Amino acid sequence: MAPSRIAQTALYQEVAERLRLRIFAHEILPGTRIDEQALTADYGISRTPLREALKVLAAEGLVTLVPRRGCFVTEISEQDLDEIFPLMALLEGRCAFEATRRAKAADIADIEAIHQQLEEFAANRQIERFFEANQAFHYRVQAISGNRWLKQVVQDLRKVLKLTRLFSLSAEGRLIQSLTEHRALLAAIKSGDAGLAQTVMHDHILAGRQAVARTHATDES
Amino acid sequence: MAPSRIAQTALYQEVAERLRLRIFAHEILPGTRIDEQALTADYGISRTPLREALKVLAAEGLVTLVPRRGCFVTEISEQDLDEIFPLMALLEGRCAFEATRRAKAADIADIEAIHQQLEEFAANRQIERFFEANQAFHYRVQAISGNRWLKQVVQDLRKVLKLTRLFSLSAEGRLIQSLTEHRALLAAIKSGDAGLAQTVMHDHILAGRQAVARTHATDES
DNA sequence: GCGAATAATACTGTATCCATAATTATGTTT
DNA sequence: AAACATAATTATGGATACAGTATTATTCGC
Repeated sequence: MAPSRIAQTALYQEVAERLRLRIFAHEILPGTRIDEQALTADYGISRTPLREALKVLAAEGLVTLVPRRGCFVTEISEQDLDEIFPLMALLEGRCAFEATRRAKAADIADIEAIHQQLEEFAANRQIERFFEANQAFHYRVQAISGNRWLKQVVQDLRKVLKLTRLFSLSAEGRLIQSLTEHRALLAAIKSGDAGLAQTVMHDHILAGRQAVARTHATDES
Repeated sequence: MAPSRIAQTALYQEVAERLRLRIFAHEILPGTRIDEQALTADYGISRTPLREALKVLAAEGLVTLVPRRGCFVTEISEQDLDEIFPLMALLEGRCAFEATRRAKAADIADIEAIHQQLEEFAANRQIERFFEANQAFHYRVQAISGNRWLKQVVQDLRKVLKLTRLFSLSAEGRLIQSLTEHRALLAAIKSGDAGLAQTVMHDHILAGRQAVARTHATDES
């Protein structure tokens, strides 16, 4: 059997991914209307795959489809943040709990390597890369937890959080604190204390909410 | 501002809903391929809105889109159930917790009325209606919890659970036990003991997993 | 001059059409 | 007779065309 290439991605998937990146990069701001015709001209495609891509993004909550009115990038309110962060704290706490119980030696080595990157990027004040390594760390913990559905839900919610411009901005002022929390998290996982890992992760996420709130206050003034 | 008719549903939404109902009714079994052309002929529509509807269902996890191969109703494995139920227990537990803290007198009256229906349908062995009232009860608790995102996540996961034929089958043998658990749940919420409500709901969901497992065992033999 | 109504324009929603890839059937060869 | 290869048919993916509605602009009336 020839190693058939596994599921060549369809055009609408590529378009969805490109739009995701543009939305996450805040190139298209929340509240903005997405002009189908303009995008088809921009990407050099027809409206069919674009519209299908928008349906996918709508299901993810990144855009809102208003019948006969068009497609708008979802706006996240302060209340949404107050609802999503505690939920994320609950879910990622569970991830940490399960990951701690299931982690093999190789898994520990993995997240330790990622944590080492965090230490370096923090020391060198490489905020962007720190942000990425941070995501990789959380992603890895979710994977180790071994619950596909838990991972999926967490990642979907994280996508929504990334809509907030303040979310990425807030990372900067929180670099040292975040690093400290990650040290405690890694220690908890390595010690095998699942309950502790859960608590540390939970509080780590909630601290993220506080940082966004502070950034918001600074931003407004 | 005239009371503009609020978002007349687009055709793809109606089609998505009709397909959802057919899938939940196990009229289209998991693993089955969905023939686009046959459905367009059946519904008397063109392929465009149907394809958009399928993208939506795919995002919900009800169907799986394989590029160049077609669309298949998602098959849920035993492992999926082992992953989803504990997650639901965690989330619905949180719903019960928050709902207990936030419930006003009118909310209590609401769920008490729904519970009363449960009692009646159980007494009359009206399984189908019991199943519906049960859903309404959980739905109401989620609404009272006041967290839109929590509610959304729980409802998305429940949709996936409804793919399982055993899920509805298992309800029958569990009628009495389920009713007993609901009595305890209602009592906990009315007493205002959020922690207790959380625990009771958590265990109630996990008991549902056990029932599915038992049904599965019976089904196999 | 301002407001309301009507017309024109533009964009969303749906249908049809074409191309490409996958599957199935038939024929040939071993 | 069975297996493999090739050809034909069918269905999916993408593009284009058409219809209906919403928005905006212009004109008419007050």
